[in-house]
Amino acid sequence: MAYHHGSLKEDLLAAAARVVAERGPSGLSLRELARGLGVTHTAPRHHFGDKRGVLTALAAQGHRLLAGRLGAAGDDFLEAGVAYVRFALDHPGHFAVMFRPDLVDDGSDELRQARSRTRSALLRGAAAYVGSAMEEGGEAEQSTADGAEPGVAASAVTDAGIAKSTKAGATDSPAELPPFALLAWSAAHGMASLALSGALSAMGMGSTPEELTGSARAGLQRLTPS
Amino acid sequence: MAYHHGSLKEDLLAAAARVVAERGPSGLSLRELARGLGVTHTAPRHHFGDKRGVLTALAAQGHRLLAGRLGAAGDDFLEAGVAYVRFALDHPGHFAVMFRPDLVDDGSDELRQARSRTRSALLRGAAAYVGSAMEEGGEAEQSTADGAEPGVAASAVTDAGIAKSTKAGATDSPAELPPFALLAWSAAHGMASLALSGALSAMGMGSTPEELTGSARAGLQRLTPS
DNA sequence: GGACAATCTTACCGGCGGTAAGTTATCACA
DNA sequence: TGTGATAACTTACCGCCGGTAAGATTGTCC
Repeated sequence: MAYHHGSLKEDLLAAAARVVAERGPSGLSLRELARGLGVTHTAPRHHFGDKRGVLTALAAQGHRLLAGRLGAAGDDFLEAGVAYVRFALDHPGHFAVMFRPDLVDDGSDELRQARSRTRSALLRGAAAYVGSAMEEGGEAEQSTADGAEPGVAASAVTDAGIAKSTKAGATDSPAELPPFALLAWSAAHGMASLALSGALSAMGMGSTPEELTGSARAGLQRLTPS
Repeated sequence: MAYHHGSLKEDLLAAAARVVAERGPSGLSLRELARGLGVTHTAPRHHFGDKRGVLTALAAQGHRLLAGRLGAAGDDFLEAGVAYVRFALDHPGHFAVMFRPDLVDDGSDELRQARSRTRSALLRGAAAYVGSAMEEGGEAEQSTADGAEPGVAASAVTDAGIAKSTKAGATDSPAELPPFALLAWSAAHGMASLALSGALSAMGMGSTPEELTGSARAGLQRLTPS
């Protein structure tokens, strides 16, 4: 048993993902995590600072993974939605923190960059669907490895060049999803959330991956022009 | 300062709703709650058992409120969706626990009954939208007061009589929302969740009540047959 | 006025997140 | 080769939390 663990950071993150998937972000105990890896409870501090830091890293990792999947769906709006739901079911631990700014260090550069990728992928899908999407130039990206699952090209989406039409010349004019696209994102997000939280089961509705992706496909189809 | 507080249970619930709205379910401290009301930290135990009990009561109260609002929307599918989002924005503390079976005592009769009302309201909306919805007979209701906000008739929805078409004669055959209705529910739920968690702002998208209800209306419209 | 139940208190436990200060291994560089 | 800076981890401590056990106070009902 070496004094240096060797891959503590990665192991902590992986263990955290597992625990969060099972018991939620609030069920995560840094001490328990550390115990499980045979180190004392202050060891994680060196790598992540505090609990918030662990969740932040988890969220960032999740965004890189999700962006990769959405990118793989290309311009197929419907498949992107299905991929979103599938991702949530495949990586519930990551998903549980990715859209929870309250649990996370919003100032983290790593997170901001990773989140920007997801954002671009979402906007790209919407832009491909209709011709009328807007886009900003902000938040430069940086391909820092570790993202993208095997078999999924990172495909750093270059999201420049789409019409930008914000009134006042504010520095960070937020791009807007057209309402239907926001609804589609919401639908995928809500379906995944309801399923993962067990709410669907509690309401007496089926929530197997097959049923869900099926419903997502069938429902999103309705948002697609004939 | 009387030995008996008088309305400790109600006050605890109200305070809990406030705290959960601000800091989430995991940010709720029974001790802090008790301190705020001038009682010791074991006083809540008598009324709610434990923290889970408080959240359970909160969820049940929320379901009664939501069912009331959905009922007020009547058979208007679109307005029910908008009402769902509005409810979440109006009662973020309740909403945060209502669809989180992991945080709650699922065996609670009060919760089961209250949740059944929401479920009926959702199914009713879907059934009204198309003629092809299914319904079960389970979970009797009981109008135990405290629900329904001022100005909203409780309207204990009698949800019998719709076609029931489940194969095996299992005792509790779950009714299914048609896929598009599940998607619509998911959309309303997802939009509310994303907005409340701050994810929309974090993604650089607007999330004022007006923008949200507007997007919900515009998006749901697309799910409505011309 | 006396039994009884409801309500609230004091006292205690282990676990958690977090901080401060010290120890040990590794690595860059003379 | 060795030595000094630095990264990685430990020990010791703090206050807060949720939860339990046992006791005190109050209201109710006969």
